[in-house]
Amino acid sequence: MDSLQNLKNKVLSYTKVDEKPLDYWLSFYEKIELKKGEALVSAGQVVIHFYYLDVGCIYYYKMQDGGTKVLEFYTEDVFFTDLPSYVKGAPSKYFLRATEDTIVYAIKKTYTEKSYDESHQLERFGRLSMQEAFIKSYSRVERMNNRTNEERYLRLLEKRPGLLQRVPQYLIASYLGLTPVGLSKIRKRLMKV
Amino acid sequence: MDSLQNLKNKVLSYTKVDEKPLDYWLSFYEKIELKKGEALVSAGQVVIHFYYLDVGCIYYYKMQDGGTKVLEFYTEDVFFTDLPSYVKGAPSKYFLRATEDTIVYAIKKTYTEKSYDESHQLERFGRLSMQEAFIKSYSRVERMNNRTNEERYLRLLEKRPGLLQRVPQYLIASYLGLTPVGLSKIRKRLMKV
DNA sequence: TAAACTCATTAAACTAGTTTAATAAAGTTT
DNA sequence: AAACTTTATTAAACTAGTTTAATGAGTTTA
Repeated sequence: MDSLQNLKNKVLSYTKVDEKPLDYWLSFYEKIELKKGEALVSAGQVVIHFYYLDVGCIYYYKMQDGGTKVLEFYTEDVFFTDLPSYVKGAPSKYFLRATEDTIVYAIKKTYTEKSYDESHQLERFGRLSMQEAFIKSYSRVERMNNRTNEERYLRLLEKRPGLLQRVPQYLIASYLGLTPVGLSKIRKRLMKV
Repeated sequence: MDSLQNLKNKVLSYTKVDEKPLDYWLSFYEKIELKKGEALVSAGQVVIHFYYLDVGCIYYYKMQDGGTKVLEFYTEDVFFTDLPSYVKGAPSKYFLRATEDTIVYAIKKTYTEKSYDESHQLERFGRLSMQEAFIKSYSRVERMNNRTNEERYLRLLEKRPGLLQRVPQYLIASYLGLTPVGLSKIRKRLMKV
């Protein structure tokens, strides 16, 4: 059962879940190891797993106008998937790709649904983790409208130290809604101060 | 029990909930009538209700740099609250204000928590509604990074027809992350085509 | 070791927004 | 109806980004 302990602790940080249903649910997880540059999900696939990132880094992006548009970076100790595809069972429009050697644990939707059916506590965990994800996403919407790109870049440096060391700058630029040239200009401006 | 039927139907559109726990939960709702321009929530208050908008329109905004920054417009048949304050029990940083005469139904957090404790089905409704809110918020994040303001304005017109008729244009501008002048320029540009 | 890539920076011309201020139009109040 | 207030447009000067293309610096591959 390997390093599911991290995952187990993560669940328990949201709400109390009894040992039995939690271990039952955890028993369905499978370990996936990705090499740097490898894709976990590609556009066109139907996503039927929910993932937990244990070690490494994965970026969530789409291809648009011939370029990659990054939506998110997932690093240690987070849950993620392509939710639109996972929920609707429709082909994904996105990619999930490792920026470095990465270990994730994956569980099939059917097993999670079964576990939620059988455990009210696990269902609550599901609700609370979604709630947290929604609040984070919404605060990002707010910042995108009301902060300058420079402020958002500085905040990223502060909130996710080390990310710029792990991930190429042009992906950071895309995440911030900028071109590589635009981000480079901002960095230059900040140097001078 | 008035027009709780709309609210009831809304819940049932997410998942099956037995009559008994659902009616129990609905029994705690209180009707609130707001006049145009009236605030439902003001910054500094701790938000202890979850709301359902039955009739009218409410905008969710914050004061920043001396101006109003609009995050969202809530119209008929949606759930809403200031979630950060509601979840943490901390003073709100936001306002919720009616742009026209509005009717909302409100339920106290303690009653929802009690109902969720007693009904796994209601807890599931809570999870699924949060999931939906998250997906919507995330697709907005994506559009903010990858679409022009002109595209986002046109999409708003298409997705929420009538909103521009109900709400002053400078609030729409703020919602789109623009100044009133900027939005006016975009509209002028679109006229010419 | 050299060749080939990948990635970040720079420059130059351009564009879509900003700010400030003035004007016009519409809605409210007296 | 007149006066006042609120909202939308326009203009002019400005700014923070864009695009395209060239250069440089590290990495990886042969």
